[in-house]
Amino acid sequence: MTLSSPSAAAAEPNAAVGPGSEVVDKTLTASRALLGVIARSLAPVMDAVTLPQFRVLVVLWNFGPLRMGELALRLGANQSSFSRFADRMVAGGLIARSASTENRREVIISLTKEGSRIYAEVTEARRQEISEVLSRLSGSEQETVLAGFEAFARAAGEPRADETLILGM
Amino acid sequence: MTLSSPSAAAAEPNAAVGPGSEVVDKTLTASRALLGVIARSLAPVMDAVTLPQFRVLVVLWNFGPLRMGELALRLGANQSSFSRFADRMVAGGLIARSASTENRREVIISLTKEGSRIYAEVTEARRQEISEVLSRLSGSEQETVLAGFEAFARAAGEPRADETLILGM
DNA sequence: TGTCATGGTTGCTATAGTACATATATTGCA
DNA sequence: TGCAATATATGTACTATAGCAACCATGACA
Repeated sequence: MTLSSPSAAAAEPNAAVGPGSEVVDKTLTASRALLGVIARSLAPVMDAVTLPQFRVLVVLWNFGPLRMGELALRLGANQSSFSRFADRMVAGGLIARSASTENRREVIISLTKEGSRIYAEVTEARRQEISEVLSRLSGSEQETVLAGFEAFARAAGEPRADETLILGM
Repeated sequence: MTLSSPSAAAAEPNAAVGPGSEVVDKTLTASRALLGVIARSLAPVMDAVTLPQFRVLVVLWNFGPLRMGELALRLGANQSSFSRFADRMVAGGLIARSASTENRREVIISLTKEGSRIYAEVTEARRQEISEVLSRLSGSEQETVLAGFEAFARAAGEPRADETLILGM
């Protein structure tokens, strides 16, 4: 059974997609492959940073320095839990506490050089690995991948931050 | 810059793919989307099972009942650590210990009904969610996704079990 | 039968993460 | 000034994961 005999697709786009269909299977397979890519990109830094800690690096990279409470909120963590969590990351040289200039009770958390380096290392490894995988494909196949991923990402939308948090990412 | 001007692609398929190219970007975006799907499928069971524990369910589902040592090996865990890890899962009703019929020192671990149910629940949710995402696309777009994911999965290959382990999956 | 190998458990220890309640410092405002 | 609100840190406690070493039970084999 093909997914879209042109006529059927035009009449009812969704009819052919069910939890057991071929596209779903292929998507699941590809998602395993991508999970592998993500995992491999993370592996080299896992001795310096835990998964939940890496997530902090991601958030700080994307939003810049944040107050403790703000950061805890974004990570869905209890403030008091996060304080000690931060202790460990400071001890590990990944983040730094600094006093806010405008309000002396606030504590600003920012990435250290080392924290940034680790984030960049993972991102770079991920890009490297993906480009290596893609280089095994011909130019037209790469076009195919591009179009497919583009369509899927558009339909799926960006995951909410608190969702990927479940995976520690 | 397009990835494959037909002539260039024919001459040197890999030339256009670099860590900064558009396909790589789209792939990363799609991988985030898929991560979201995976995370959401896991969320409902996270009160009954931890991520490392879920991985045990996956292994047992795929390989069937295994000896303690064999299972520990596949999970990259220390045997003694795994023994207590198993204690918790037994207490949680997810797996069962049973004596081997042929060798009285061996202990066989198998999925309980509840363990199987949880695994199935996650898998089903994942398929459901993917099919829901895909249903937002037209039939021809679904074809595009199918082709793209198929090509990518083929180029990437299945991840090694010990790799996805990093993510607790 | 004695010895060694194999499979698993237990004692001990350590770390990460998490939460609740409480303490402390600071700020804003009446 | 004094009190309430805000921002963070600490006391305490619990769970999950993890490793090493020692230990017990069983099996294999000389």
